[in-house]
Amino acid sequence: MARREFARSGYVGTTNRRIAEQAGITTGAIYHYFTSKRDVYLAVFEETDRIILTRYQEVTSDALLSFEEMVAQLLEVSSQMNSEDETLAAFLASASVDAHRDPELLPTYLEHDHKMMGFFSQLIDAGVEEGVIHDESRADILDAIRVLTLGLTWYSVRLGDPVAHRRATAATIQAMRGNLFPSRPAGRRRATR
Amino acid sequence: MARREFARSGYVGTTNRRIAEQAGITTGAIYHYFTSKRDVYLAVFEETDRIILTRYQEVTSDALLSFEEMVAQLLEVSSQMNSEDETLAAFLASASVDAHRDPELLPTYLEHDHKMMGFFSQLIDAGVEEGVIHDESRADILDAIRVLTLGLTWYSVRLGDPVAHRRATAATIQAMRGNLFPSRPAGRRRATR
Amino acid sequence: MARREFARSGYVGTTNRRIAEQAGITTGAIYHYFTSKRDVYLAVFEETDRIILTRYQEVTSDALLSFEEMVAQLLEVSSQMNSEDETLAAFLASASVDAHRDPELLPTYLEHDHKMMGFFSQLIDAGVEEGVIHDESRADILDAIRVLTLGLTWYSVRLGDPVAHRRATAATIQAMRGNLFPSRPAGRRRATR
Amino acid sequence: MARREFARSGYVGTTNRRIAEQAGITTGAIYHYFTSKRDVYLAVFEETDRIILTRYQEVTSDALLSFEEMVAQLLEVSSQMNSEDETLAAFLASASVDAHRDPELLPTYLEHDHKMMGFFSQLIDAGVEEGVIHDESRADILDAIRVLTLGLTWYSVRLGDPVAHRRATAATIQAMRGNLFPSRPAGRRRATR
DNA sequence: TATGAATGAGATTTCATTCAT
DNA sequence: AATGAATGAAATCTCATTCAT
Repeated sequence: MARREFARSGYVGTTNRRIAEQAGITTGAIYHYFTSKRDVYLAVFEETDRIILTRYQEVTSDALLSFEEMVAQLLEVSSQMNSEDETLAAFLASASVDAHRDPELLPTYLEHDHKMMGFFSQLIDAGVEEGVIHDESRADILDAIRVLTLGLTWYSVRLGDPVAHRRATAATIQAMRGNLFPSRPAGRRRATR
Repeated sequence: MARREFARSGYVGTTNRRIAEQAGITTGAIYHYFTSKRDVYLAVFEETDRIILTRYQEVTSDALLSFEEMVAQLLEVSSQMNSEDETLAAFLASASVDAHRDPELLPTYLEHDHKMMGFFSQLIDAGVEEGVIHDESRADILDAIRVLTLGLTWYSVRLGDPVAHRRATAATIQAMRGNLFPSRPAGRRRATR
Repeated sequence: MARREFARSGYVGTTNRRIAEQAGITTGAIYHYFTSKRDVYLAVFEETDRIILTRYQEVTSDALLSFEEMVAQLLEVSSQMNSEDETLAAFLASASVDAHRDPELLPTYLEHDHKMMGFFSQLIDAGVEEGVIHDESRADILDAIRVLTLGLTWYSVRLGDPVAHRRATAATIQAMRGNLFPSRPAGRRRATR
Repeated sequence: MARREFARSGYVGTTNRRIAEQAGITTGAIYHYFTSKRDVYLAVFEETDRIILTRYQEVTSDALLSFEEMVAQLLEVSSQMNSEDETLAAFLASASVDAHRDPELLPTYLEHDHKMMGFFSQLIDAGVEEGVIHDESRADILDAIRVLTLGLTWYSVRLGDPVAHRRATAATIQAMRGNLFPSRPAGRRRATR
């Protein structure tokens, strides 16, 4: 599949020849289905985006889940998808770089990015409503979530090993819960455990 | 400087012509100083590596710093470098992708990666010695640190704004200290709904 | 119709896809009716040739017309055809170029050219018989007619406007009659300043 | 020279390979001097335009010439250039078609066309001032001149023979003077010869 | 008859690299 | 040391043509 090639070699580094070989056709035949290499790339992107967002939507659209459960479910789903098809996360990470190197790829990427932010916002909304998140720390939390998800994505791509990824995810959750690093009381914080 | 070009356009996307233009010479002259474009890239990489690691070393080699102070200092130094020269982090992030796309670039990148791990290990050693970190959670902490630093790097590169980066860094530290997300002893969850 | 496409974009520049689209079929279907794109082109050419020559024949085969009337009729018929279907002249002009660029198109074009010369010869014959044309100026007249018809064709194609074409035709007739440019016996020029 | 190739095979039909072969270099080297094939074409066009217009300017800028002499000189110069370098007229005729087939070539062609019109206008001005041309027939004369020059150009290109071209030019001049075709008095015209 | 997927040859273009000067 | 003209390999893309269905 073209996704694997794009993830491995990037947009510029993936040649039509490779794409065609993977598909068992000639380079000319590509243009029967797509108008350009860019078109192939964007089609792959949109398919990837769709696959991932569908799974995420199943989590966030479940009104019965608490904040805690939602976070757990999203991370769980991420890990699952990673195990099922390693190219999904690899491609998206790769694409986040390629999109910023080619102006014509950027809009599609930003659209995807925007949708992802939507999930995080819904997540935070749930937390605020539930009372476990202070309203004034929304922006900070959004920042932190972005940092954590970016970090997890890149780390897992580098590791290339679902088991290690799962372990790292667990460790990160522990860190987020203040169970890993020493924590000083930052004002009105009650001691947890 | 070539670093800016490589950071912006990647290894494949940066042409010798651009490198030469930025340096105020001709493409032919490049080959008086380097044996190939790859050689230029690796030279840029090694210089970047040296600049960053020198600054980090100044922090970790100060035996008087506590774990807490060391973490703070490292993050502070990262932010400072980011403000002084935005191309450093941008190039390294870019390089982490390009290195994995071209086998001949990988060894140099892995070497750099290894050195970075050394700093984190030293950091953890200090924490264990100080008693603020449990010895058995070393691996988890190393994972978490990698996730957090990767996340911060990519987030800052995307933001492209030192002020926003600093804010995100602060938010991440808060998260790490357990001050942001709700933390509950694992297992003893109240029933939701 | 394919004629419009060939006239507009030329032989090389017109793709089978466009031909098929214009005809409301697929590219593959073209090969049920023609053996090649060249075959399509030549069929268009021959149809165009037939349409035009039929109209011309109606003029020159009318034995009752005087030289003057024949010239007027031919020009009139040219203008009429131009108004009825602008693609006829446009295609022939276009073809006169394309035929000379592709050796396999040339014979068909030359054949058409030869037929056109036949009409001009008949015209001159009528003029000589009528006594309004000197027998020894036959060659010169043939040259002049060719120049004038070529000029009118190309000018009208460029103008793309039947009304302007008609005006230019009238002006050219005036010029041919010596009513436009100053004419003086050759040799006996007055000294100019 | 590239002009010969473009004249013979047209803009689309002339390949970089042919251009390079003619120049004794490889296709890649073309791009050391030009940014695209189109750029090569336009450079050829502009050079051709310059050569021809320089020669024409020498005629029309000579204030001592009468209308009659100017016309004779322009035709003479045209014939001379045609003998010296047959590719000049051949290319311009070819270009008049190619320019209308490719929107990006058109502006340069129209600019050239506009300059040529300038010469004709100057010519007519001289005739009006001299009293040999009626002021109210300016438009008709411009039309007729355009038709005649277009016709001569295309006829000479088809003939491909400077001697025949010269003969055709002479015949056309005779026709213009009313010496060839039978002319009926069109109103106030005095009998000439 | 007709479709449309597919081919394969060839076109334009890019670019790291070389080398005479 | 440095230039910049030139190469040659490879990439993207086009298109007339074929052929299984």
